[in-house]
Amino acid sequence: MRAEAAHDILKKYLRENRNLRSTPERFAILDAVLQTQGHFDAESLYYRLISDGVKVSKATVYNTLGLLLNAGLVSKYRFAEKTSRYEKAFGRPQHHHLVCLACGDIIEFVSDRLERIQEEVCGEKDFTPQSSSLQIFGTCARCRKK
Amino acid sequence: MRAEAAHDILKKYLRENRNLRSTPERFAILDAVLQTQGHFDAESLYYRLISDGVKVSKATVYNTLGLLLNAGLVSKYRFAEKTSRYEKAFGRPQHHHLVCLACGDIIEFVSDRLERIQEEVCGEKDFTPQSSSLQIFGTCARCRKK
DNA sequence: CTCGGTGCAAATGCTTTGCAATGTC
DNA sequence: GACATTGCAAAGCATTTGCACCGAG
Repeated sequence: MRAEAAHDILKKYLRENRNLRSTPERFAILDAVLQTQGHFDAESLYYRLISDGVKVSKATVYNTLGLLLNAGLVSKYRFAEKTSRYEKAFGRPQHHHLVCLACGDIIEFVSDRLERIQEEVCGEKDFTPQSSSLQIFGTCARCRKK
Repeated sequence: MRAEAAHDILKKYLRENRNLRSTPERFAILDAVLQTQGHFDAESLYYRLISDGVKVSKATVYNTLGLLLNAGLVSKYRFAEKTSRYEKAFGRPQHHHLVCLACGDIIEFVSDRLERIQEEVCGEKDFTPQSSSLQIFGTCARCRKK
């Protein structure tokens, strides 16, 4: 996944939603997101930007994450905690999560059959899906053995 | 679903977790939960209790909802909003949600095959499931036609 | 030059907490 | 009696907002 391609998607999104402007902050935040692995929250992303010498405010981070969400470049989740968690969505397959309630660890999985069931349900209910999130809460192998 | 049966489950839960006491507030809150249909949030449950003449504080409502969650008598969800939503879990089948991002409406659905896929995934990953929540976000038929 | 965007700090709103009084066991 | 639970109000905390300045188009 090249940063340029993601930049183009954001530019296109901004262009198509007239009056949205291309600012250096927005692209700096996008770059920081692209460097992440796994999940992150707004606060830690903010601190990473600051420590990398990028001058942004928390307000702009929250704002821009919302923008990236609409542009389809990040996904947003709420697991058990009060903090919202994000992850880059660009170039990653649709996937779901096993959340360990003991250690907080998150295991990802992909299932074609799950995707198919979702399509069927949406068809039956005449619902147009945009995104989805299956979270299975429980205990991971390591914690169970403790 | 009889209130008594739910009371018994709560009593059993309290008994099995030593030092937890049976208080009138806890049972009053459980009764209020049993009277709900669909989803509710802590605040609205609190106001309903108050207007029914039950003397409780918000703190106790939040506290007790946590207890009922652990006892398996309610489920807790976080959809798109910042407020947590609950629903009674007693005597209801496991089900999932289509969340309309336009009107906030929530459509429930049940799928045996989905349950089976979850079991399979948990087996593969050596994960012990406790609860799960599939949310499909999108647009409902009514909003799409507007 | 026009407005949308930014940074700050203050505001918001859900949820939790501290503490004295209360009631269960 | 001991100590878990309650009620109240205050504290917490993630997120949003108001507003003056800044800068993209």
